[in-house]
Amino acid sequence: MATARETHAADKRRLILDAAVRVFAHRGFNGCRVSDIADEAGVAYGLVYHYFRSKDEVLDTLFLERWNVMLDVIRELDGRDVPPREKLYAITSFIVDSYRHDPELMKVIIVEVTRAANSFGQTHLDKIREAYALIAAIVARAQTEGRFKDTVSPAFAAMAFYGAIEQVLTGWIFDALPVGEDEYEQAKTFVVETICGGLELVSATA
Amino acid sequence: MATARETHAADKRRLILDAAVRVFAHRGFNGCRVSDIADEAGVAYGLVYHYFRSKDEVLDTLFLERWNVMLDVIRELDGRDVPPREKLYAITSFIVDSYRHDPELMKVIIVEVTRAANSFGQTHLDKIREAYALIAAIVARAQTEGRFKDTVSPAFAAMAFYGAIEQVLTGWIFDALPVGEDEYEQAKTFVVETICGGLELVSATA
DNA sequence: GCCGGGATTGACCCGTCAGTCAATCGTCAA
DNA sequence: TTGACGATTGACTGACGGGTCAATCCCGGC
Repeated sequence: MATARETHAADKRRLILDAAVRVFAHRGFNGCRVSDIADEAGVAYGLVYHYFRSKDEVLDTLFLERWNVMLDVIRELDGRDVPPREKLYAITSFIVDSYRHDPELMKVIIVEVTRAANSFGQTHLDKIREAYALIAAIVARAQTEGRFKDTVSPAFAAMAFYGAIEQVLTGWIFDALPVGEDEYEQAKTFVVETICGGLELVSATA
Repeated sequence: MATARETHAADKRRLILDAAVRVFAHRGFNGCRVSDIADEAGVAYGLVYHYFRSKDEVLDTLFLERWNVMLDVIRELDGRDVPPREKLYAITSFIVDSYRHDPELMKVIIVEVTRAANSFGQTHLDKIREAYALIAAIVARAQTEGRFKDTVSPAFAAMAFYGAIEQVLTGWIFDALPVGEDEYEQAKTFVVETICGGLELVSATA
């Protein structure tokens, strides 16, 4: 049973994480100070270090929290008996909805983590690769079942698929694409249509 | 007429730029010191500031040098009277060959500029958007000519296309995809096949 | 009421670096 | 040969910011 104290502590931790999202999104991981996060959270500087070992660990936590949810979603989808195109649509939908729900968090994950992967070591990289592998597995299965062309390696297909989604988000983040409810839904069908139209057997669409 | 002195000066400037590529690629823009660049170039610390106003300007220069070449290539292609698919293939080919020729430079451009909204993306957003716009124009023309489906907005198509390429490069950069001459050529045809297979009218491939 | 310990505070320490600058070197033109 | 000027050097400075820590607060149990 969580005491009021424990609940309160968890709240403070969350408060800091949420503040960090806003600060990282706005000024960038390297462009902000830990004191910015503390100020944004309305909390003393030192408290950040009570809950996290370092500034890096704050970013780590944000990334892992969200990425693990996505991995779970993809894994769950993988098990289902639905057409591959639907699986890819569901993944796209999840990512786009994640953006719709919390654009700042997605901005941080897309913009800061890739660069962090460079310096932070392999932890993130393995997690990211795991997502690619899961998508590749979906493609590979689709090929075995004769639903997708087998002339492209699943690994490449996974990159193209994920890259298309991520670039659309990047477009929204950097104002290179119009933003809005309609655009979000349109983007989902469009990405899947583009990628699958190229991956599926021609006879399937003809 | 360039004197020996002027040539020498130009060489030193290049020396610093090339060294910066290696250092940025290896430790990241934020993770390295200006002295690292000077050391790598075998040059005194202060000389970097003789040729560049700031650390930022070194990265700016590297990015603009390469990006402008790419914009020129795309513009030149746009004018030619060849099928859209060939145009997209040529763009893909240019980018992949850029990576083949200087993977470290491409890593720096992708990791430190293209994906860095807050720091450098902001400065170069217009340049980056210009590339998207040029690609979108190619798609739009293809739609007008009845070669591509007109059910997807050219802007989205441009993002998906560029995103697929960039993600493949990212895969090479972070060892998520196998690297090699065969893979490079394979990647070109694959990206175009994937994207155009989805963008072209079904009747064109059926 | 009173104690133990986790939560919270924020001033401070200290390493790190971007950028400066005064001095020296090397080249060229007259 | 010489003087001017750009190229080159690297020690130095000043700001900045991550992380520490001793003090304080507050809750929950006894």
